[in-house]
Amino acid sequence: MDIRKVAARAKVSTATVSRTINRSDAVTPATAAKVWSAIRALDYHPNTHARTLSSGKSQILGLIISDITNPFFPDLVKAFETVALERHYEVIVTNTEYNPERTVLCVHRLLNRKVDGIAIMTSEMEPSLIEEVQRAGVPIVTLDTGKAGKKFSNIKLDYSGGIRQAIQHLVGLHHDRLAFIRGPQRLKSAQVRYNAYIRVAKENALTTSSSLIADGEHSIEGGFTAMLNLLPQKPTAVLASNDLSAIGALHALHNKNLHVPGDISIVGFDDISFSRHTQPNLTTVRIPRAEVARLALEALISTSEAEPGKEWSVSTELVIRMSTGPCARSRS
Amino acid sequence: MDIRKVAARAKVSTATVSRTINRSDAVTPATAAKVWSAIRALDYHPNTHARTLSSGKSQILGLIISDITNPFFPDLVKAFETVALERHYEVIVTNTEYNPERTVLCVHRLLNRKVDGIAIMTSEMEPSLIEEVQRAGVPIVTLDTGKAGKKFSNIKLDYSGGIRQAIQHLVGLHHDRLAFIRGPQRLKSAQVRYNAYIRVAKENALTTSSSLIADGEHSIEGGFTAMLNLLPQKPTAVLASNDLSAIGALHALHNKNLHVPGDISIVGFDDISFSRHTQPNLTTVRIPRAEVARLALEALISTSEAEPGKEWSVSTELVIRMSTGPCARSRS
DNA sequence: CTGTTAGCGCTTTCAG
DNA sequence: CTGAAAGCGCTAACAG
Repeated sequence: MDIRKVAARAKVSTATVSRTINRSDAVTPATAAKVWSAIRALDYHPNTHARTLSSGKSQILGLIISDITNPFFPDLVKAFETVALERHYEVIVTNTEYNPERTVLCVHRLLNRKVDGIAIMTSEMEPSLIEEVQRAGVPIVTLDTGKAGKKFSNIKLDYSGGIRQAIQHLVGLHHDRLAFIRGPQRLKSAQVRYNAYIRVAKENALTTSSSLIADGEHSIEGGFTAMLNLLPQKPTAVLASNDLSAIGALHALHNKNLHVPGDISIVGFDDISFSRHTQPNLTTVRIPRAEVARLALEALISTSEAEPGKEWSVSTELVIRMSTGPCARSRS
Repeated sequence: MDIRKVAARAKVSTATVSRTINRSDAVTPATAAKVWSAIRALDYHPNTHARTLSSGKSQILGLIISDITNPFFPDLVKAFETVALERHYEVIVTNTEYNPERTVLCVHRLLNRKVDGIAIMTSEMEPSLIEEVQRAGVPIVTLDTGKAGKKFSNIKLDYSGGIRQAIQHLVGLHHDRLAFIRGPQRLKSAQVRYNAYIRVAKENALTTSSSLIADGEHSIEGGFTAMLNLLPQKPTAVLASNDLSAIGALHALHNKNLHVPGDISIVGFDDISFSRHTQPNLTTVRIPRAEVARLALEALISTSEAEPGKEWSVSTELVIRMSTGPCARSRS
């Protein structure tokens, strides 16, 4: 079942069938109709590989993430796929597992597959890799990495803004001893958040003493331990670098019979779907992942030879739920 | 940069290059060495589409799941991809969103891409679709759907066994009023669990009065409401059709100031990663998703023209954590 | 063991 | 507006 059979049945050339399928306007409605009915009669489906081989475009997009089991990613992936599907693109998702070597491998595999674009949604990414993709002439979009350039778009997340929203919320509730649970500093996404915390805390004349900073490894267990370590410092509120560590902190406080937000307030970061189901529900800074996905896809398929990549900016949103309240100390 | 350039540089024919790449043993180590060095010198990467076109095999596997944002799936997907990567396969994941029409679309897209196999890890699946894939000659593996046949393997999950483990655990703790939170009965996976509960409860001479059965929609919110509805019936323990609804039940009890497992025991199903982090940690029936993924992949790539698909069986494992304890009533 | 050659199924000039 | 024909890059007989 190939294009020739269709051509034969419709009594036209294969070229005409091809044009019809690709909706070229250089085909008379009448002939197009003949072709379509032949296509339907034979239940013909074009061979995508032959198509790719001869046209050079695969209609496949690559999506590189760190780890699908990290609750940050499923929403992103789902949104990306949904939009891609609408645009008739297939998606190949690959996990780097935060491993640079594996990242290189992922990119090469995608390049071999002649993908029409690569979205790199992990910040652990060597600049040299980006260059390689650019050399291959494949559009690329990244999250917080480098400056947009030829066929290279970048989506900037406003972490500082998010941290600022969180801190101002807390300051508004009269908190004055604010602790921070960091993520792994080998990860850029964690560094950026930490730096933002330092900067904004200082802006607000809050102490950023190192005793108020603990490492939470961006995990529930890590957040749990970090909170325990922070407790002797008597913070009135804790800001966590991501929701998982905030959830760990919540557990630690629960175990110590401390009440949230009565005794201490907690703010997370990311707004993973679970954060609306913690006890109490977590106040957190939302990263609009569906929007990021949509922008990434848009950036990829709108990148043409002519215009260079763009720099997009996405802002966060503070979601106030039940884990924050007035400062206990100031009330007393 | 194509195979011809490599052939030219290595002073051999393109056929030899092809053979070398495909590790045919019909190539002298000496010539192979020449070829490899040419390949390296030119940084040559074979065009996968040309390869697919001429060989008929794409080295791509399709993985169909219901919804990547359902915490059941990420582990499964990750394991599948990891194993696929080892075997040099690419994976295209598609979400059906529990929608039969969309499922048909997913399958067609995969078929168009000439995938070398399709793993359908959602039970919402019309038998006619399976037949279609079989007609296309593409290996297929499903989860709890139909009987294995030509190029068609099936992985059976022992839900009854899992439910039995849970119920016997509870009976061993002297529970005698066991409630069940069902999943949406339009989903086969939920029906199967419900039926197993009915059967095994009867085996154990437990009442299965409809007042002890509530609908939890397989979600946290649903589990919450279901638990509230169940409360007047004074169950001593509750078995939920999945972990999400068990977590909802946990929240409801917390809200009502009831202690788990002091006042009531809760058992979930699936063992999603979050269930080890609830308060208290959830006792649940684990579905070994990584093993399922591994088997699925194995089934797909071992399916040859010669031997028919196989029927695999995977058993569950009861993970006893902190949400179950001796029956309060029998203690008093 | 290696080379020649005919496709795989489609797109895309180039003519007409 | 439509057709003929030349590839796209690789694999797999078939010879030798």
